[in-house]
Amino acid sequence: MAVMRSEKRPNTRMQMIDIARMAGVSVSTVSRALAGSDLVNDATRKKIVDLAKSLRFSANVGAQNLRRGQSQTIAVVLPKSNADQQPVSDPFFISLLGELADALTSRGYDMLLTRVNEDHIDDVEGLVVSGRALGIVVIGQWLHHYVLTGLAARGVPIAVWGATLPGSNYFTVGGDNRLGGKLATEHLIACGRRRIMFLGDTRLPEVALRFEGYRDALIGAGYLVNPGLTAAVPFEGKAARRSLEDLFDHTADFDALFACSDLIAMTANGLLNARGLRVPDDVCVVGYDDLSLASQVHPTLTSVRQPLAAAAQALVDAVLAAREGKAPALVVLETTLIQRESSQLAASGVNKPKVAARSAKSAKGTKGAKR
Amino acid sequence: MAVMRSEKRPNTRMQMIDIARMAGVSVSTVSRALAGSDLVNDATRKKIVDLAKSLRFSANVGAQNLRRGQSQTIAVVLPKSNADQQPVSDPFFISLLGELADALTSRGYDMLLTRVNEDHIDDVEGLVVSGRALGIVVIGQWLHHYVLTGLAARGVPIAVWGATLPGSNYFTVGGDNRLGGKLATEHLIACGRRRIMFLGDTRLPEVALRFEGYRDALIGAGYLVNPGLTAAVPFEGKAARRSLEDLFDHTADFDALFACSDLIAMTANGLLNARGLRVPDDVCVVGYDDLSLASQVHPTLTSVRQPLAAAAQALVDAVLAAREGKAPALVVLETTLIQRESSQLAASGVNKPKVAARSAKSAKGTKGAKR
DNA sequence: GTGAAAGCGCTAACAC
DNA sequence: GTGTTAGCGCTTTCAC
Repeated sequence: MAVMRSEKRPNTRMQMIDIARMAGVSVSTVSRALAGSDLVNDATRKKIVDLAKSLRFSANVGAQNLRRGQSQTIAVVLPKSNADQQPVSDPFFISLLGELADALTSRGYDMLLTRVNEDHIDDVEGLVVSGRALGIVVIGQWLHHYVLTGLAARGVPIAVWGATLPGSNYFTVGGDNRLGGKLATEHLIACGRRRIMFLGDTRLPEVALRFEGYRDALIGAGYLVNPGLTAAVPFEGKAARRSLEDLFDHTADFDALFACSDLIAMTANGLLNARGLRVPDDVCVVGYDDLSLASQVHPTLTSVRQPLAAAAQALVDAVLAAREGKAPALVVLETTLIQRESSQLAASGVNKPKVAARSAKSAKGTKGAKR
Repeated sequence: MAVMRSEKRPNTRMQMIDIARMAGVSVSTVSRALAGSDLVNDATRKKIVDLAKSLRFSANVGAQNLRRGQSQTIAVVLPKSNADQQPVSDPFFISLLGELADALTSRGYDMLLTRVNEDHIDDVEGLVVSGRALGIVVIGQWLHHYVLTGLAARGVPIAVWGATLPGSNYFTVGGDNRLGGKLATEHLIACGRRRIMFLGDTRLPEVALRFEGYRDALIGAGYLVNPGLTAAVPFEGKAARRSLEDLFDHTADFDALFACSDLIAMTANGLLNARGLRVPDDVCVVGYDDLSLASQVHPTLTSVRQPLAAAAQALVDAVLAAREGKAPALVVLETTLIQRESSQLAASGVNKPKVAARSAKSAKGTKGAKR
C-alpha cells in the first residue's frame, strides 16, 4: 500500500503549504519564518525552520523570483572556439571561471554558464530579457566591440574581461596589459638580452597593448623595435605549435622570447629544446598569465601574473554596478612579473629576487629570493 | 520630458501583455504564437513573432517554468579544492565542463555551475529541491560515495563522472580506467621497459582501477609488481612537484613512468630533464587524459585518451534518464592510447604507428596502423 | 504575531 | 482561431 497523497497535488514536490499544514500555521508564516523575519514568534519560527530542515525543504526559487520580480542569477558567457582565436580551453579563462563561480556563490548568486559563438549573440541578450539572469559577465573581447556596445546601449548589464580601453560604454575588467608587456621586456633587457621576440597576435586588443609595453621598454632602453622580431602566434594549441615551428625554422636570430601566453611559452620552450637551444642560457623565455603549470614545468617559467581572484570579484562588482545603472568604469588590476628559471640571468651569480612587482606592497602570496 | 509609461507597471521589462496590446490580440494568442503552436492563424503568428523579434522580446523563463512545473536547467557541480585532491583547475575537468556546456546548450538546457566542498553538500540537493535545476551532474567522485548514494536514494537525479563501479544506485559515466592502465603499461613493456613506475594516488577510485590495469599488464607479461615502483603522487600541481622531486631523489631505479595525469607526466618530464635523464631514451613516460597540451610540449606526450565530447553527452543522457526514474546504469567510454614521442621505442629506426586503439573500429579521429 | 488575499508573468484547459 | 479563466508557489500588503 503506497502512502496516501493529498488530494489535489499528486506526485509533486513539497512546498510551503505542506510545511504550513504540518506546523499548523499559514503559508505566510512559513514564508516569513523561512525568510528569518523577526515578525514571527521565536518558538513558531524555530518549529518551522526545524521542520523545513528535517524535511530538506527549500523554497521554490523560481516562484520567489517571479514574485519578487528579480533573479539571483548571473550569466557567464564564454567564447566557443570558432577559429584560431583564444578558445575556452585556455586554462587562464578556465581558472577565471572557477574564481567567478566562487565569487558569485559566496555572494549568493547562481552562475549560469553559456558558450556562444558570434552567430548566436542574440541569445546572450535573451538571457537577461527572459529573466534568466540579471546580468552578464563576458569573458574575452572576441565578440566584436560593437556587439558589446550594442548590448550595453540597450541596457543589458554587462561586464567584460579584456583590454580596458577608455571610452567604452560598458564595464571592463582587465590586467594592465601595457605594463605587463613592459615589465616582461624590461626584465629580459635586464637579463642582457637585446634580440627579444614578441609572440602574439596583435589583432586582439589585449595583445596589442602588451606589444605597446614591449615597444615602450625597448625604446626606453634605447633599442630599436625590429619588425622581424614579432610573430602573430595564435593562442590555440596546435596552430600555435605549427606557427612556432615555422617561425623557428626561418628565424634564429633572437636571444629571448616574450610570449603572450604561458601555453605559447611552454610550447616554444619545448621546441627550442628540440633544436638544441637551452633555456635560459641560449634563449630567455617569459610567458603571460602565470598559470599554475608555469611553476611546475622545467625550466619553471617566468610569467606575467594577473590576479584571478581579484578579477572575479571585480567582474561581479561591475556587473552588479551595471545593473544598478551606474556609469561604466574600467578596472585595471595589478599586474606583476613572476621571475623563475626560464629567464635566469645567464652566467651571473647574482642572487635575483623572485618577484618584481608593480608596487611595493604586492609581495603577498609570493616568497622571496633564491635561485 | 520622459517617455510616458503605462499606468500600472512602471519601470518593468516588456512582457507578453505588451506584445498582445500592440498586436491587438490576447496574451494567450501571443503565448501560442511564440510557442509555435499551429492553432494560431499564420498571419497572426507571423505578426506576433516579428513584433517580438523586433522588440527583442523573450518570454520570462521563470514564469514559464513555474507554470509548467519544471525547469530547463541542469546543475553541474565541481569540487572545491579542499585539500590535495584533484582540484577544479584540473584541465581535464575543465575541458569536460566546456563540452558539458555545449551538450546542454544544444539540447536546450541551461547550465548552472556550482562549486562545492564537502561541508556544503546539502546545497547541492537544494538545487533540485528548490526547483533551480532538474538534475545534477557531479564531476568527480571526491564526494564520499555514500553522499551520492544518499542523494540518489532520495530521488535527486544525479549523474557522476568517475569510476564506474558496479552496484551503485546512481548513474556513472567514466572511461575504462582499468583498460587505460593496461594499455599504457603494455605499451611501455612493448617499448622494452621493465621497471615501470606507477604514479598516482590509489585512494581515488579511478586511480585504483588504473593501477589494477597496470598490475594486470605486468602480470600478464610475466613480470612482478614491485611495490617500490608505485608512488601516491597527488594531482594538484605544487604538491605533485614536491612529491616527484622527493621521489626522484630517493628512487632512481626505473626506466619508465606511467602517470595518472598528463600534468604529473609533464612535471615529471621536466624534473627528469633537470636531472640529466632523457625522455624517452632513458625514461619512457606515459600520461593520462590526453590534454591538448600533451601534443604541444616537448617531447610530445604519450597519453591515455578519454573521449570528452562523448562523456558530456553521456552525462546529459544519464541525468535525464535519472530524472525519468530509470534504473541507474554505468557508461564506460572508449579508452585509447595515443602514442607520441615520450615513449618512442629507443634505438629503433622503425616508423612507429601513432595510435593504438582499443578496438578495431575505433579508427575514427585516429589514423594509422598498429604494430 | 498571524492569516487572508492579491498577484508576479506565463500556460493550458475550456469556451465560443 | 482566439479570448477567458484559473492557477503554478511564493511574498507581501493589509487586516485583525
